[in-house]
Amino acid sequence: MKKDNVEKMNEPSKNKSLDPTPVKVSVPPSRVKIVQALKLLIRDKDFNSITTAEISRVAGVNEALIYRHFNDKRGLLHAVLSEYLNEFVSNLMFDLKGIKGAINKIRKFVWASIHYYNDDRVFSKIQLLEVRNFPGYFESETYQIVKRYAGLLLEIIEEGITSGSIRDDIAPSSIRQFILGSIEHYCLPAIIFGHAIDGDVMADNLCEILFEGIKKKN
Amino acid sequence: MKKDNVEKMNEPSKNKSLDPTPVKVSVPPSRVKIVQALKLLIRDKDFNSITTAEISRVAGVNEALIYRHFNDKRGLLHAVLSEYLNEFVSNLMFDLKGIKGAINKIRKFVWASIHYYNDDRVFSKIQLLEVRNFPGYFESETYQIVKRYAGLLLEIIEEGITSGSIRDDIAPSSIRQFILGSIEHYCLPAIIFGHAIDGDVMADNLCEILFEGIKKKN
DNA sequence: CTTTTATATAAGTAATACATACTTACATGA
DNA sequence: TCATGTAAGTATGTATTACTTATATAAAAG
Repeated sequence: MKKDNVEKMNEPSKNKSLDPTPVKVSVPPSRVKIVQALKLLIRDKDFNSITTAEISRVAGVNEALIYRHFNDKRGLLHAVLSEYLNEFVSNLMFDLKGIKGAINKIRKFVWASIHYYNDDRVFSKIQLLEVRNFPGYFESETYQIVKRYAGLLLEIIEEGITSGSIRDDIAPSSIRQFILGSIEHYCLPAIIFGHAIDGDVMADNLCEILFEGIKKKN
Repeated sequence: MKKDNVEKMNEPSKNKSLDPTPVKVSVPPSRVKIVQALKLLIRDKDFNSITTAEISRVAGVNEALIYRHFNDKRGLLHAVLSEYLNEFVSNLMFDLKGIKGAINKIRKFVWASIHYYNDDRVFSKIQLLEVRNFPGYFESETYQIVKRYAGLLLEIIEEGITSGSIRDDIAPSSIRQFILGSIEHYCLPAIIFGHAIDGDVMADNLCEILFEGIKKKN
């Protein structure tokens, strides 16, 4: 009954005055341990092959806590993805602020997306390989963040059409799907086979094709 | 012990003389029943939520036969996908035969791919959503067929670069990823949300962007 | 007629995701 | 100082899962 009170003191109540948010909800240590355990495990295994017993063992917490904090195994996956997505989309929105012109904005959008996929393979694995097969995902909170991301691109395309820099004979949503698809497929082999890639070159290539097409110019 | 001998007679050994292939390996009726059961179930559920008990129940065969014929549950999925892929790639290779010029071939390639994804949603669901998350897939026989499909496109692109109809300042493999990605992402929303789409329009749009880019021409 | 081989089945098993009942820690307010 | 409410954590249990094994049958082969 007294051997475990050492571990409980490693997270003192220091989040009072220095926090940017005034009322910080204290996140339980077990919760962050579980999240980190999944992030670690998903590096080399697919989500389905990872067991809840394994997650709790690596996290060093009781298995039932997964269900306390995340309701079910899939909820944990979605929570992890949400974290990534929120950071990514927030940064992207900020990065786009100073840029003028739809074409330039799209270039930035492509560049940032490729780099984010490339820099964090755990994020890309979850986003591109592990959530879409589960129908419930598209009713989840997490998917709403993806819609914000896709909506961002759609607005830029519409702006470009209005200002005359983007062709108006193809539906904006089609152009968007086109761009999102090529971004993802550009990164996919590297993610699946664990290659290192040069995000700058990839973004340049992709934008070249996107803005000029693949036909040889005369 | 005698109530089930009725079902056993519904597949007589008629595949002897009329077959195009001289030596046709007789496929056991239970095998095709299992395949059909999975095809039926995967229409509304993700592969993971489908149980082997469910498959065998719908197929009307014993559960152990899944393992006799396909080794494991994933093997069944791969076998089903292989069937589709073989048919698709064979047809595609045939369809490309009469066409001259890399650009025209790519147009056909895009058109055929979109239509195949669109016409059989079971195939597209498996191919785009259910196999890639499993690492073992990329060592499977099934994936080799996909490589033939992707190799086909790569050859066309290289032919186009050699003949001067496709730009030579971007790696062929990059162009290929670009095209494959846009094809898939074009179809993805329809597959996920069950929309009906117009494959002709989609192929036209995609080729337009592909060959001319999204910038407005002056 | 016997042996072999492929097809089928019933009855398991270990492991899985998840549930339940319970305890401990801690904050708040009288 | 005590009572109360709430969140964090745990031990143990359970139905279901993918997969296995031993055995039966029926047709083909010898």
